[in-house]
Amino acid sequence: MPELPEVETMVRGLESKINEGEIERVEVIDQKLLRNTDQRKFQQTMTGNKIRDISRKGKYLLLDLKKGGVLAIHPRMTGRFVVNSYPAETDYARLKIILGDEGTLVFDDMRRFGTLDLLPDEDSGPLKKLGLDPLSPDYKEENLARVLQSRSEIKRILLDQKKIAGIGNIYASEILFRATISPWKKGSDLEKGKIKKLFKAIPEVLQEAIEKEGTTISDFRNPEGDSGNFQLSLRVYGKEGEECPRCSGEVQKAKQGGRGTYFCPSCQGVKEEK
DNA sequence: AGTATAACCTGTCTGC
DNA sequence: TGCAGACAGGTTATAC
Repeated sequence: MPELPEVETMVRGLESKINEGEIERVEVIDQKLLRNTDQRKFQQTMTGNKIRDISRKGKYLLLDLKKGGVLAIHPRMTGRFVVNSYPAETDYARLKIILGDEGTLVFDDMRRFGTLDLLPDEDSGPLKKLGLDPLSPDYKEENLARVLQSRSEIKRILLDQKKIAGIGNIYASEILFRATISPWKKGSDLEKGKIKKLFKAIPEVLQEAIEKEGTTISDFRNPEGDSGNFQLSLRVYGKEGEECPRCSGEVQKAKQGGRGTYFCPSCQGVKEEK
């Protein structure tokens, strides 16, 4: 579920609710969550520690621990954080971090795809494989142009976290619509002008979605339990059969890499029936 | 090298 | 109403 804007919304929500309180204890409800981490070591590291900082890298949410170490949590499809929840709000709790006075931080994840890694720092483990962050100072047109040098279809490149970190299936379609590029165009076939449009469209779409506090199709909630609002601004994702907001053509849906891709054939220059 | 498919899970929706 | 099958915001392994 969560892509970059949703994870960023989660980070901001947690920042406003979590101070630097001491972790009393942690409850691991779903053992599978710790598949990459030793249970004992996890308990020892967490107990008595403090959350110094909350941040994001790609789609990972990072809890920086005061006594060293970083918890890197990837929410995958249905992972989310809830603070001081009522039991009904966390039917699928996999981990509870009990912070005493500040309450309890719950990681809730219906489909149980989410992952947790206890890492020495923010440049190790799965984090070091992440590509360009579209909202970081490293995001420059020349860097984007470099990762686009591939025979892969552009939508696949946008979804490849090793190339660009944070874009998922909703925003990939929205970005390509905004940049008027066919999802099936090969990266290395993109003209200079299209690269420029794409370079602009990526952070614009993501930033607007952050301002609307993410997209809620069905599951996504911020740590207070609220839905996002960007679903009201989607222009092609989930709009199959509707009129294109730009050219009055018809939005279509097709499969690409086993996933739904939404596009306007006439303004994005998609020729064949996909 | 690039693409397709299945797998990991649980829930929801659609069509017969 | 029931039930099988498809599908869902993500990622990874394996097979052409």
